[in-house]
Amino acid sequence: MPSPSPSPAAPALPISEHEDEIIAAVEANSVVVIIGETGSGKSTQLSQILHRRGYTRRGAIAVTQPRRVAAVSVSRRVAQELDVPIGDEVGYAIRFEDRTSERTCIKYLTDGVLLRESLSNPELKQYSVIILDEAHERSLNTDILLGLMKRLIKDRASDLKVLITSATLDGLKVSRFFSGCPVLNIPGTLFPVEKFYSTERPTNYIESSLRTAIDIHVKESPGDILIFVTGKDDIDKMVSKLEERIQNLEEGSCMDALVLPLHGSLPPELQASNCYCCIFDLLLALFPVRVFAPAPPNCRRFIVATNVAETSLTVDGVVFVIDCGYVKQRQYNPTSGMYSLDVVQISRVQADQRAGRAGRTRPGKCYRLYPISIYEKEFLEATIPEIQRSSLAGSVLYLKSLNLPDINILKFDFLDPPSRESLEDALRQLYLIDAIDGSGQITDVGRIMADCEKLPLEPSLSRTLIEANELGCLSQALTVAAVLSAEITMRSTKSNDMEGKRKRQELPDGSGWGDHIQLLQIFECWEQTGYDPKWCVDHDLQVRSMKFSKDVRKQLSQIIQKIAKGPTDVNSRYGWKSDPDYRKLRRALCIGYGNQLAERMLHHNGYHTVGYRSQLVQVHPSSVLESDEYGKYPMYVVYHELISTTRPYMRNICAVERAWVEPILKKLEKLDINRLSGGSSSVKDSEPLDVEDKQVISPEKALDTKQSEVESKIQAARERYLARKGKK
DNA sequence: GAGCACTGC
Repeated sequence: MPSPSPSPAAPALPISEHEDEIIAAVEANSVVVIIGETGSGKSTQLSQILHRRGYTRRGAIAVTQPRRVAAVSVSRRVAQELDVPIGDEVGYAIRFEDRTSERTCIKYLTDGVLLRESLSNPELKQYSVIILDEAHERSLNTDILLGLMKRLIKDRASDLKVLITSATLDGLKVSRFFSGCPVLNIPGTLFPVEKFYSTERPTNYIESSLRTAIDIHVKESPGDILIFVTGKDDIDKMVSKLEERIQNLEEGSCMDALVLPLHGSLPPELQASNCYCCIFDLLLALFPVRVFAPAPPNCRRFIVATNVAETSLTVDGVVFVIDCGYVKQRQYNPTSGMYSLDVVQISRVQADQRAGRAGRTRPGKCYRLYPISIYEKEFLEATIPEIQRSSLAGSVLYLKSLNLPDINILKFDFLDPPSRESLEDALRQLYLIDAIDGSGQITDVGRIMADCEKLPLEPSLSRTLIEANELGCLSQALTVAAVLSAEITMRSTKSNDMEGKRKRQELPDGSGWGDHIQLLQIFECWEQTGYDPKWCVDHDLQVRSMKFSKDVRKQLSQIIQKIAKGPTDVNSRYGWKSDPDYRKLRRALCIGYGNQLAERMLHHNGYHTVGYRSQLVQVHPSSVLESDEYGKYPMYVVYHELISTTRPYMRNICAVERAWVEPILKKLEKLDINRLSGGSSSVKDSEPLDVEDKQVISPEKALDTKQSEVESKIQAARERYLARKGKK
């Protein structure tokens, strides 16, 4: 038996003093909002309180978490406090892992898992209480759950309790959303953090952070410094400059220093010491994920981090925080169908969250590299919720597949509704991949897809799998879907890394058909080695993401075998022997990605996207798509995503054929957004979709490319083509 | 010929 826990002393938690108040509110209301700051104990105690008071007699308590590690570590903690083995009365369910049993009455799960559960059981009858924890993070899934809960409490008014708990969520707003439900405030255990503001925005925030950090190091008492920057490049720059400046300090003038980078793509073994994958301090003693040796005594750590350190990872020992006031954020533009990754100002909630990182162990200090006027007047109150920054095709299909009565997607009750453009964009996408018909009704294919939505995939890929099953290339399509989900990446991407470049050149090249085919070939090669991690390293591939894609593939195979009516072949390998040009697979991809189709320009290698508001885009330079003997790319391609960086690019591309594209073009002509959204009653909203809409900007202008440049590019592509042929 | 914040099913 493991030694007993270092006596967590639950009574010391602020929430215990409010037990009667909480129970009274829950007794009298279907929905209660609980605002509890860090360290209030809400995540571990609320479920236990309700359990003690008999709420588990008629069903289990579900507690959602936005992150897997949180679901696991919090449930372990609760099991320990109740002195039961995990998986019995207390359990957790996350993707790939279900540690629950029939006896489980307190169940921690990720919000995504609860959404999946409600597909097979829309009323969620197994639960008497549903607690949405950390709702202030406003993940896409939490927001959908909030809308579903609002519907559910009407149907189950007598036997369901919903608790919405968070650190800083605007309680009044949520209360209004749930027709004036009560809001309880539970204090936290954070220490005060003193805030200092700059008089103006620095022109160079790296330099400014650097100076502040050195200043703290020289003048302040011991305590680690956490520096928030926006990305990996800035982290690397900061780390090397910090080391250099610390070296230059007079010897013996201050304590030793250790500079550590911290961002999401670091391999776990390199992450900063004493980083804990837990959400609050009680857990720290129990589940440390210690990666470095702890800092030696009389040594100050400088942790240069992205916003992983804001919520996902807690660094112990931080007393000083330096906050540049920016964050890198991915956003989706529903009108162009394009993603971009932009550096934007953080919100006040985020700024306070960052500051709070300094006050976990003792009173701290936060240096904000912006004036207080910017904090007060320019920063948004809260971060724009994910639902307003993402493509909603998957979520809309999910809601349609719930078969809820009287559901009108455009009028679904969201806490913060996504824009009309965004919902219409989702409907258009679903129409183009045959999930809904011209009047917005779910189709036969859509019904199968609704089933397939049990597959954790975006709609394009579920549609591809259905088609692949028909065409007899399911096994290959499963691999492609799995590998794309894992976003396998090269380990080093620096262009000056000759070693990495050489390794990558030894990888299969998609036989010229594009990136989906290459990914398939890479996975099949790895499979042939018996999933040898060394093979990944030898070919500059991240072992972690390769293993993840293997897990995903296994999961997808299991699910599809359960839901498919006819026979499925998930394991046939090396389909290229019978289909050397991957025609079946590419055809399935063409149908699945009918909403992400592009047509090449006649005279150069630029493409325009096919569909609503056509965009001018280019093949991403990392693509292995091959041009023909004249240096031209294929006339039609489908792409996995559009990403706007220095230019608008298509990423992950597959060559398709004209004959396969025709039906999609025909569908486009018939598309009428008013019918799709079921809004035929309103004349005012009608804005007929014309094919003319597509011609927005002239190709040459948009691509900003002179004719001569185009010619030289084609010439270069042609030379590469000939060189490749020569090599073969 | 470019570059990738963070989650999750």
